[in-house]
Amino acid sequence: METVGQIIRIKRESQGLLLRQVAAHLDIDQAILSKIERNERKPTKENIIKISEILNLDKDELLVQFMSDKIAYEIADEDCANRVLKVAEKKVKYLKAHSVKN
Amino acid sequence: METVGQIIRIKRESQGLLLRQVAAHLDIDQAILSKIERNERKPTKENIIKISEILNLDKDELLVQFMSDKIAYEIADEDCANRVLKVAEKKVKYLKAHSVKN
DNA sequence: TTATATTTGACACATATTGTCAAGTAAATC
DNA sequence: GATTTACTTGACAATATGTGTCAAATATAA
Repeated sequence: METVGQIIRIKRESQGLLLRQVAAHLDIDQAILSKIERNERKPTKENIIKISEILNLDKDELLVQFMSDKIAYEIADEDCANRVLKVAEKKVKYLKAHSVKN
Repeated sequence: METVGQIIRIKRESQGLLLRQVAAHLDIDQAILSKIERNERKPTKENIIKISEILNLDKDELLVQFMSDKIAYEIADEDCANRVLKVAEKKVKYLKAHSVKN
C-alpha cells in the first residue's frame, strides 16, 4: 500500500527532479517537501494540487489518496474504524442529497 | 438523520437534566454544551465520553456518531467523497493488519 | 577534499480549537 | 408586568495545531 509521500517521491525521481526544483514551484522550502515525501509532514490540499501539476500526476487521484490517508490515519487505531466509515458513508449520502446545490 | 447534538439534547431532556448540571459533570461551561447540542461547536472526544457517562448513552455508539460526523463534514462537499471513503477503508484494513499490536 | 542533495531540528508565525464570561433572550410563575 | 430560570449569544483569552523558514548535520558522488 503506497502512501502519498511514496507516490510523490517515486514520480519526482523518475523525472530526475530535485527537491529544490519541485519545492520552488510549490513555493515552499524543500525541507517541507522532503518531510512530505517521507510522511513526516502532511501536505496541504494546495501542496497536493501544485505537486500534481509539476509532476504530471492525476490531480483527483492524488487528492483521493491525500484525503483517504488523512482519514485512515485519524481512525486506524479505533476498534470501531470500519463502523465509523460505514456511518460516514450514509451521512455523506444524506448531506449530498440535502445540500444546497451550487 | 440525527446529529450527535440532537441525540444528546433529546437524551438530556428526557432525563430532566439541565445544561448547567451536565456541563458541570463535563467540567466545561454550559455555553459550550448548549452549542454542542445545536451543532454550533464540535465536542472533543473527552466531551463525548463524559456525556455518554452522565446521560447513560452507549459510549462506543456515541463515539461512532461523533467520528463519522467529523469525517462526513470534512468530505461531503467533494465529488470524490465516496471514493475517498472506499480507499480509506482499504488503508485502515492495511494499517490494522500491519500495526504493532498493543 | 569538495560539491551537491537530502535530512533534521529548533524556531517563528498563523490559524484553529477550546474554553470563559457576561450580557441577552424566552418562557414560566408570582 | 416583574422576577426567576433556563438557555443562547458573541466577544474575548488561552492553548494547541499547522505551516513554513533557516541553518546545521548528514549522506552521496566526483
